[in-house]
Amino acid sequence: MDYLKGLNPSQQQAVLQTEGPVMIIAGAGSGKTRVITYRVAHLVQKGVDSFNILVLTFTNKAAREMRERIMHVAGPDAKNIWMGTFHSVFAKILRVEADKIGYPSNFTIYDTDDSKSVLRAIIKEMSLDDKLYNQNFVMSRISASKNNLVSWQEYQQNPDIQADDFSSGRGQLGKIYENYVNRCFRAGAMDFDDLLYKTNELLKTHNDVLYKYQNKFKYLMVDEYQDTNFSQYLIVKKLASINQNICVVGDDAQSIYAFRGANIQNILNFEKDYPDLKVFKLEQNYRSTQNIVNVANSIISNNKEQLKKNVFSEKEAGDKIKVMRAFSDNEEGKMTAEAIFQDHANKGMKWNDFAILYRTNAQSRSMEEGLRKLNIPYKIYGGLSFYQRKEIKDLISYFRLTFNPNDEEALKRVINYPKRGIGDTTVDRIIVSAGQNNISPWEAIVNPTQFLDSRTANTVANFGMMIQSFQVITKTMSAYDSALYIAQHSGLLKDLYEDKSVEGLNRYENIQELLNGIKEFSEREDLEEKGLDIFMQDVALLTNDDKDKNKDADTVSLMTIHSSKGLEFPQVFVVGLEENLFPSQMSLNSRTDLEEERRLFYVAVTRAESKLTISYATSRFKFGTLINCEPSRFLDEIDAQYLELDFTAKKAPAGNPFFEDERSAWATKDTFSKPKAATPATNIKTTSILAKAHVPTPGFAPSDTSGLQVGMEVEHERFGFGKVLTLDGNKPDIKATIFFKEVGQKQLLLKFAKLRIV
DNA sequence: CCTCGCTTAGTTTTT
DNA sequence: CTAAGCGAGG
Repeated sequence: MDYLKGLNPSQQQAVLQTEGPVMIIAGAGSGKTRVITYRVAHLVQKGVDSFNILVLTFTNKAAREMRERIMHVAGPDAKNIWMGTFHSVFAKILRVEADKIGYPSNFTIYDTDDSKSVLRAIIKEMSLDDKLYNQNFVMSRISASKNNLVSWQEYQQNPDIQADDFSSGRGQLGKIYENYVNRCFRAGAMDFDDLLYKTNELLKTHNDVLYKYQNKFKYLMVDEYQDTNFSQYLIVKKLASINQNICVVGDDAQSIYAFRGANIQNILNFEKDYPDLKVFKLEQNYRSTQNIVNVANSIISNNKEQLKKNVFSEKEAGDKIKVMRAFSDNEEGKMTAEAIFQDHANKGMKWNDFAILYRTNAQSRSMEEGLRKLNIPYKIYGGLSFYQRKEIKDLISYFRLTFNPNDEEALKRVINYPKRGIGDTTVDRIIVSAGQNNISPWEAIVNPTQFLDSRTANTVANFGMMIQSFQVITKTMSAYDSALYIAQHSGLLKDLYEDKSVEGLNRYENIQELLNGIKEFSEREDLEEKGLDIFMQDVALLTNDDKDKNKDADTVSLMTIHSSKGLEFPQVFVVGLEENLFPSQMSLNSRTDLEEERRLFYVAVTRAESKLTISYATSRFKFGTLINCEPSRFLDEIDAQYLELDFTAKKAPAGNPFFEDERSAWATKDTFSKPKAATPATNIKTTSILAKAHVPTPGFAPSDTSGLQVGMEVEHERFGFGKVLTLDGNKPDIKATIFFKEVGQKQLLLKFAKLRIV
């Protein structure tokens, strides 16, 4: 019981209360992971069979780290604990019980791209307007329905939903939903939401199965409970209903996944489901300085809906929170990089003491640029997953098709890649005739003569035979040998090898990397079965961080705030605090959405241990055009006593139309800090934004160009200085060819161009 | 059937 | 600006 000594009283109580329903409200940095770890370890040491414990998390990473820590405390017994994400745990169960709900146990898991592709095909087949029935919109609609356990039948029968759809002119949504479900079923595929939806279905329709798992999982723990949706909520509730040994851990202030169906009410109402619930609050923050905790509190206090708690820190007050202003996104990146560079040099900090957090992935670019210029090593987390890259998905689609030939999305992906002369027309014909004859596309492919002319039929049959040969070899060969065989014999490896462009090389390397990963899997000693089919079972649920080679490399971390949840860093930079970016434009319509953004900001701020820097830019590129930005309302919400404004950013040069309307409300706060005087334009280093957009000389005004002559020097608002090479055409359509120093030769119509004769 | 070039939409976050 | 989808010509 030594491990209890390192815990404070409320942490200890939470660990020791192993029986009955328990809710742990864990403020940011309050040692939540420690409590879960010790609680599970405690269960094991008390003699609970580790096979009877289920721990659910939201990321694979969290699960893996927790398992390691638990093994550390509780010993090797802990390896039998069921621990994983909701999706992976229930996918595993669904594979075992698949036949009970009419699925093959080797069902494919469709990722979001696959699902959207199915929807696109359906919308097209139904000849619906793809703007009205935007695939993202339809997808989120279906997803929301599934997450709330609304079947397509209920969807079509529910008068409110129908009224809603019809009034917006989208009366076909129910039908799309129906087609989508049937299509996935036919393909032997489940999407992410199905993994939860079908689990509910299974537990609802098969009492014996429910009973089996209720008895298996005598102790349940759910991490990040505030992020569960209704579907997840119900699974947990059902599983726990006999033994009632359910412990949920969460922080309502950190609920940031409502956009994908998470229901904050699950935690707010937990008490109603379990009247004899024991609640423990962990309020002492061990992570951050008082200033950081206070700022976080002042942010979250603007939210109406929350459980009461009083998060405090007993660490030193610490530095004030620094606020930086930049005049462009690139300048923001540069300032951030410089700040990191200086503290690295002067305070002897390591690169991995720093993290840069942003709202959207797109913001990483300007940060990267800034870091690269100073040769600061960095690593971007998240973003496009390794498994979402085209070449990886291509190869994996071959695997998928091998094990589940009904997988239509995999089929469409690889039937003509590499090119083998089976075009869209043929594919359409196969799918349509298969539908008409009530057989699967795969059956049509194996026996194509009755649907296609003899030449195409032959090509298609060859493709079918190739896949069949894959099916044979995977039965005997190891995962790695099978994978390599398929990569070679499908022609994919050759196709990539022949592409000698930089990207092609990259793609080839990625395939190598995937193959190496499979090789490692083949050589694992803790697994009994390690065929390629086993490897494939949860590949759809893997994310980037599952394959990190040099984890402890000393690099600055860049990631979205969402993916930073659960992490901590000595120094954190939260960038892009601007209206319409953070809070996001999408969130401005409703209070609940805005409150979620605010919780997101709270999460960002509470990642910092000792120093926090917040920044915003007054202009930034969006869709290739420069837009003006206003500082975020969240900045105004912070109690100013904790802030230190550092506006050393060089002000934009006077007369620049892009930067003129710098804003007001925030600018007034300048009074309690002394912003440095605006630096003259000549001191501005050429950043890429300035290289792209010329800064006109102060007082720029277009001249009357009626007397313009070849050879004259002119200035253009955006293109800069140039020399007139030719003048063609007649008034008023005179066209001038001008060579600009910065951007090269351009042709301009004089009646439109704003030129100043120098 | 394939390739190229044009148009268009999109940036909120992820299992 | 970029990626993806779509249509026309080869």
